[in-house]
Amino acid sequence: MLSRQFQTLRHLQKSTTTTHLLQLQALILKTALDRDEFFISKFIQSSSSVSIEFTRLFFDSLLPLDPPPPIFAFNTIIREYSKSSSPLESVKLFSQLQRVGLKPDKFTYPFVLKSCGWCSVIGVGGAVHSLVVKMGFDSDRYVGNTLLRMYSGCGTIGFARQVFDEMCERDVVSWSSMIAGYVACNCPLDALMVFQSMKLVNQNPNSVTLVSLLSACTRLLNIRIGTSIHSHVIVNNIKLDVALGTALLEMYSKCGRIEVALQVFSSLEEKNLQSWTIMISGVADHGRGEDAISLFTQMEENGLKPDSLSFSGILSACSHLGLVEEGKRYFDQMVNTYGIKPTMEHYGCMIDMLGRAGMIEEAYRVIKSMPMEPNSVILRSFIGASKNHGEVNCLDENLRKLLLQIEPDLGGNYVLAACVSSVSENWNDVASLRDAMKGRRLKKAPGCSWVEVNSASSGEIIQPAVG
DNA sequence: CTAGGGTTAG
Repeated sequence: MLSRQFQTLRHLQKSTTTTHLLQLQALILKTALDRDEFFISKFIQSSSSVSIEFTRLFFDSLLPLDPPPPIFAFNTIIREYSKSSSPLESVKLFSQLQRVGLKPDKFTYPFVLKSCGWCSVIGVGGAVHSLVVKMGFDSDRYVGNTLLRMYSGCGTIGFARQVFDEMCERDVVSWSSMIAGYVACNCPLDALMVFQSMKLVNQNPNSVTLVSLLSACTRLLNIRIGTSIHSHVIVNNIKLDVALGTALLEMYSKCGRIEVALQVFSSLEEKNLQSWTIMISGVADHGRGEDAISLFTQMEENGLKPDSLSFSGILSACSHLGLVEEGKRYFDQMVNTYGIKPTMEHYGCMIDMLGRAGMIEEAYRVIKSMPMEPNSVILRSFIGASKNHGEVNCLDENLRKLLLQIEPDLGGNYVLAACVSSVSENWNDVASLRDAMKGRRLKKAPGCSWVEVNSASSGEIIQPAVG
C-alpha cells in the first residue's frame, strides 16, 4: 500500500494538466486510496498547486462518504484556499465541515482567520472569533496571533489591540504583528510605543520586528531612531537579509541620507526587485537621474523584471532631470514590452515631464488619452506648466474647473485657477475669490507633535518622547 | 506517518 501511495504521489509531481489529474483520480478510486487519510491530505496539498479547482472537485467527491473526510483533509484544503486567489472559499468550507458534524481544531482557526483578514471580512472574522472563545482555543498562541492579524488586516486596529492586550502570553510574533499593524494603519508612533513596552518586558526584537520598526522610522522621517536600529543590528550581529537591508536602505534614503542608503545597498548579498526599486526611487528623489537610469539598467541586466513601481521610480527620475526622450522610451517599454497598465502616477510623471519641458500640447494629449479622470496633482502640474510657458490662452477651461471641483478645500488651487483664468472672468477679484471659498475649511500642513530624545548609546534602540 | 502565526516601496 505504501509503495502505491508513493508512486501515485510521484505521478502527481509530474502532472501539469487537469487531464493528468483526472487520470490520477481514477487511479485513486480504483485503489481505494480515497480512504487513506494521510494520502488525501498529501494529494490535496500537491494538486492544488496545479489546479485548486480540480482539487475542490476531488474533495467534493469525498464529501458524501461515510465517514466524512477527516478534519486534517478539511484543514489542508482550507489552508490551500487561504493562499489562493479566492480565500473566501475557505470560509465556506469552514461552515461546511461543521455541517457534516466535524469540529474545527486548533489548526483550522489560523487558516480560516488568515482568509478573513485577507478578504477584510470583519463580520465573518468576528463570528469565527466568538467561536474561538466558545471552544476555548483563544489560549493557543497561533490562534491568538492570527486573530490579531485578522483584525489589523480588516483595518480595525483597535480590535487588534484588544486581542493583543487580552492575550495571556505574548511571543515575539505577537509583538511584531502588533507593531506591523500600527505601521500598516499609518500610526507609526503607536508602533514605537508598543516597542517601548516590548523592551520593558524584556522581549527581544528579531529581524522581522526591526523591519517594521524601520518602516515606522521611515514614515516619521526619524533618522535618529532609525540609526539606533542600524547600530543594534551591527552590535548584535543580526544578519542583513533582503527584507531588513531593504527596510534599512529605504529609511536612510527617505530621511535624506542617500549616500548611506547606497552603501547599505551595495553591501547587500541578495537584492530583490524591491531593493532595486527603492534604491532607484531614492536616487531619483535626490535629483540623481543618471544614477537612477544606470541602476535601472543594472537591475535589468541582473535578470529582474521591473514592475509598475519600478517604472514609477525611473519615470520620476526622467521627469526631474528633464529627460523627455528617455521618459517616453521607458513609458513605451513599460506598456509594450512588459505589458504593465499605466497608473495615475505614471501618467503624472509623463505630464509633469512634458509640462516642464514646455511641451504643453503633448502633455494635454496625454491627459486626454488617460482612461481615468486626472487627479489634482496632475491638474496642478499641467495648469502650472501652462502658466509658466505662457500658454494660458488655449488652456482647457474644463480642467481648471475640474481641479476646483475635485479638491475644493485646497487654497492654493484657487490661486492657481485665478492665475490662469481669462481677465473677463472675475477670479482675479479678491471679493469673488473669497466668495468662492466661503464655507471651505482649508487644509493645514501636518505638523510633528513629538520631540526626540537624545541618547544614542550604540546598540540601544532609542525611543521618541511623546509631547 | 502530516499542518499553523509576524517583515520591505504608495
